[in-house]
Amino acid sequence: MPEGPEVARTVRFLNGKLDGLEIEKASVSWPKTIANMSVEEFDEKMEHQTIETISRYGKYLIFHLSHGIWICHLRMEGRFSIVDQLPEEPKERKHIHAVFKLSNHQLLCYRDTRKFGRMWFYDPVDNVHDLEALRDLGPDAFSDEFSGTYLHEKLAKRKTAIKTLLLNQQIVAGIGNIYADEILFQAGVHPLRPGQSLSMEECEKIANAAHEILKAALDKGGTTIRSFEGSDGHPGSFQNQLKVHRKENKPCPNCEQPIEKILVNNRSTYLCPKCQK
DNA sequence: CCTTAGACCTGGAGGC
DNA sequence: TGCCTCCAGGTCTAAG
Repeated sequence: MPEGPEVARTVRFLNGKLDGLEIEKASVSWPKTIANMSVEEFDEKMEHQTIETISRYGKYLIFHLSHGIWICHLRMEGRFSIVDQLPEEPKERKHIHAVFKLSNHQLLCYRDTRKFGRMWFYDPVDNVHDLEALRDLGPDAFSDEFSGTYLHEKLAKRKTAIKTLLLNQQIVAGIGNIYADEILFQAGVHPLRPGQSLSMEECEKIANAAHEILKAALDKGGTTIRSFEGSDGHPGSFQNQLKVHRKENKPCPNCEQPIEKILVNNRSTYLCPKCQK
């Protein structure tokens, strides 16, 4: 589901609602959700933790707790909501795989239709980037560290398609399938170009496009194509600004050429064959 | 190292 | 209505 902007929006919302609250009880019902220990151990570790603040790196949510670190990756469909009580209808309840009872008597619910999302608990550390869940990530796509110079150096020996490389979280963290298409369109770079074939100038265009598009998407509350909505229950609206993603056969906003759909590394990829060289 | 296919999951959409 | 196939904001693994 979410890429950097959607996760950033989730963090923004949760921070205002959860900081300072204690988790009185945790109950995870889909064991695979917890990536680095048993659910029993996780539930116990989470109990009586106070949520100090929530941050984000790439597509990961980082809950800074009074006695530990809780990390979540929503993958395709994970989402959080805060409710006064669990829904009555079984259909609504079916996809809630974790419930956290809060000290203000509300419930933090985690739902995840496809059950791909993952969570980690760690005891306190000095630097969260030493943690196994985060340590291999590249610079965050929103950051200045993700620059043309950085990208150019990183792509130097890579023959892999640039689209695939932008989706590689070890190179840059926070870009997913939708924004990769939009970024490459804005930069005028064909998604199949081998990484090592990109000039410094093209790398700069890509980094600049990434910064602009991700920020614009965050300002619009993210992209809602199918399942994503913020924890406040409202959809984002950046889908209305998409220029190529899921626009197969629609005219290119620059040149009217029909947008093409191809597969790159088994992911649907949309591009303008005339504007992207 | 690189690429590719398959796995993990479920449900919505479209074809017949 | 029902059945079937394909598809989905992600990532990991095995195999060639």
